[in-house]
Amino acid sequence: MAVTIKDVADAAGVSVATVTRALSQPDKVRPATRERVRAVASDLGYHPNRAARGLITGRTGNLGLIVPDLANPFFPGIVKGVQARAHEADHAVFLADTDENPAAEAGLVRRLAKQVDGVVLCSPRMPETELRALAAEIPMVLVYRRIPGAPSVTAGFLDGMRQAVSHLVALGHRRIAYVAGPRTSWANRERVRSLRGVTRSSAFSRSSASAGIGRPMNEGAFPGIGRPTNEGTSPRIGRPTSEGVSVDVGVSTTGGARDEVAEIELIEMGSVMPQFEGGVAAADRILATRATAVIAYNDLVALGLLHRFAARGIAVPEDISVLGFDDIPLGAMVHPALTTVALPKGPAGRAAVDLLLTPQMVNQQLPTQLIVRASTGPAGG
Amino acid sequence: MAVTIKDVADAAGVSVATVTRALSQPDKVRPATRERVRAVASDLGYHPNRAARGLITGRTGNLGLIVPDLANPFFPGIVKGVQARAHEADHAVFLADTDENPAAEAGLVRRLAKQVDGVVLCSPRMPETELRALAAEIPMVLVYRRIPGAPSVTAGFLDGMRQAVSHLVALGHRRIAYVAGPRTSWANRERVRSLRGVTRSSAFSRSSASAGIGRPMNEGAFPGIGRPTNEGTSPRIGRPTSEGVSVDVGVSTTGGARDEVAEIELIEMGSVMPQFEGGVAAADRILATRATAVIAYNDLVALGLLHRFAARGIAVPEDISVLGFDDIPLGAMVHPALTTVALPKGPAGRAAVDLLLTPQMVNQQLPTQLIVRASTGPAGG
DNA sequence: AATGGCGCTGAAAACCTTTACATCCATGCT
DNA sequence: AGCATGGATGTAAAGGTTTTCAGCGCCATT
Repeated sequence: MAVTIKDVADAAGVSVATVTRALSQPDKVRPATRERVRAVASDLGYHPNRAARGLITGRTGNLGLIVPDLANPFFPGIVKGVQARAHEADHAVFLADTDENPAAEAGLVRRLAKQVDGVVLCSPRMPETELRALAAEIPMVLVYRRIPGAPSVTAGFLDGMRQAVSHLVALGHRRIAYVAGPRTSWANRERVRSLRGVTRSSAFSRSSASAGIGRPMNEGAFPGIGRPTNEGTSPRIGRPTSEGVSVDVGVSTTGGARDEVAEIELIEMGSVMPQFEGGVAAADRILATRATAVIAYNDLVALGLLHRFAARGIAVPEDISVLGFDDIPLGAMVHPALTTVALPKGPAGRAAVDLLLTPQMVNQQLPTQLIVRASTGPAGG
Repeated sequence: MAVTIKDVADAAGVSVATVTRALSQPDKVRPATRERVRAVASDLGYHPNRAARGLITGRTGNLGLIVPDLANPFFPGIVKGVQARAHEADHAVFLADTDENPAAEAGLVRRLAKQVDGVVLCSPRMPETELRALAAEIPMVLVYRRIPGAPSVTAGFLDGMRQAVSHLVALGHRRIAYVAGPRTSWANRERVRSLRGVTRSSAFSRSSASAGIGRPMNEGAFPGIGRPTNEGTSPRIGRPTSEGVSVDVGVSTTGGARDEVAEIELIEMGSVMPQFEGGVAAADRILATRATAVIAYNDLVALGLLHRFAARGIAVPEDISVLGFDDIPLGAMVHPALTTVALPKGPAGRAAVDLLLTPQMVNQQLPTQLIVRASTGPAGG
């Protein structure tokens, strides 16, 4: 059937041990013999049987990759990165899709675990405790999620958010809404945190040449909601506790303004599904807040906003500016093209594989980049 | 380390042979023993080592899946279908992406071949001779490509095209352009063939309540090109032979019209890359043909057309109707939402796996479905 | 000249499972 | 009662590789 190591050994007139050494530990065999063996091997088209090798070495040369939803255009980029790097390292990759079902994740990982040397887990939705247990069981690296006890690769959300807000502020926007993603999403929590950080940080104040600190939101628009409590590091006043229903809530971020040239009013919308439909559903509520700019949890949601705005005859960016996150290919295809904070995808995948191949308990943070296209423009344009 | 079959055997007080039989050939062992063994096995959390099993049985329980470009939103749907069915059958799937490089396909297949029981090859771009050789080497099923000698699953392009043209004709369109995909694409060839078939078939004539046969195209628009040769079954007059440069060419399909109520003038555009950019690039040329409707090779190209039309202030569908192929999710997100011929994706993937698991040399043809959305409207609207 | 050491190679064990074959026992038949 | 039959279980080989250990020849050292 297939050519085995014995065939090569016989043809080369050596033992199987010499063949395996000639191929995998070149320095342990005399150059003349080595070359002869190698010539014969490639001549016969010999490739080691990976199952047999795995049996003895305990390693498979395979990687597992788990994503929440391949249909979400954010993930294919990561998958391609993982694949490219894995192939370079002569590893094949198993792909599994959890269909956005957090309960399926752990099972899938454990199932794959026996056939791979490690798995990269993309944006896992499962609770942290469970995740940590899993990380202790088998080698794995997280992408776009960070927990203690597992290596991970993420991106500079804070910096990305800073670029985004800077951009909007520079265009004159002072009333900015944020459409939140799922509560269970680590990325969403990070974005919210970044957003709050940015609107308080002095770095931002400098970069935008203006202080970015709020005041109680427009009382007329939301009477009775959004009472400011000017204390604590995390001014999460009036944040809706029930999820899904998502009452619109105005949140004023307070802090020591360096100067009062500009004030940003931050409006957090309740969470939506991180998909197109979520954006469509949120669009009208956004309009009701009279925000002049909106930052969406991700591009898909932003696209939903764009769609609904177009349907209602709201001009983007003249009437309202829209900014997304991720930089999925579609963003450049729609009209107007979407301004977005680009998150590394291919590089993230590659980095994850590197971390798997040469294990080290680190969090690798990749850069983000604001991409200005047509969906953002001057306030009150 | 991991629990082996021997551990189970010892714990259950039987031999390893009995354990393996109890688990995989239940009827070959006494019920009492069988249950005892099974209890112990699940107690210890025993799972057979797949490498060892593969070594002896020659089968791996794995499938390979190769797609041209995961970033093309058409493919994730297929991938998900393959995965779902494979998991049901307790198979894991290796995914590989060729990055639209036809030369990489064969190598990838051969590489995967040794680790899988079979591979499903999605829209392969490689030449048929090479493909046939490959099919002889290892079990594989083709998706969206059909050759003699390999099982495949495709879709009813002819029927889909008939629905599409019927729809446009019913809306009053008589001058329809087709933007072709890559010459190497089987799907493109099929679509062209279907298009020609439809505009000639009496079935279509009936379904559209009008005959659909052309005449030489407008001389003014394309002086000197498109000379009609009214012979042969395949009237491919003036088809550009150089690929890529793609001179616009008018092709008139001739044939015996049943009645002269309606005539369709078919305009074939040179091939473009099957991506967004291809559509953008083709848009202006389409306009120059003064076609009232355009059928794009696929949705991505259609989206490119839409994009460029929007930029030029051409209203869709008022000024021109646009119809795509595939039904990718984005199609529903853009404005106006894209009318398209939906091709089965998940079902195609599932069918492919079935064909791999229970080999049979057939071509399975899945149904297509026209999805009318907002990008098509009455001619001369 | 003998010994130690070193570089190179070969023999064989080990990895874990499946399966062909052997063994054993009980049952039923003659 | 003895033997054939057949069902249940055990034994051992096989599958292809890596790795440990031993062996062999040769050079350098004493």
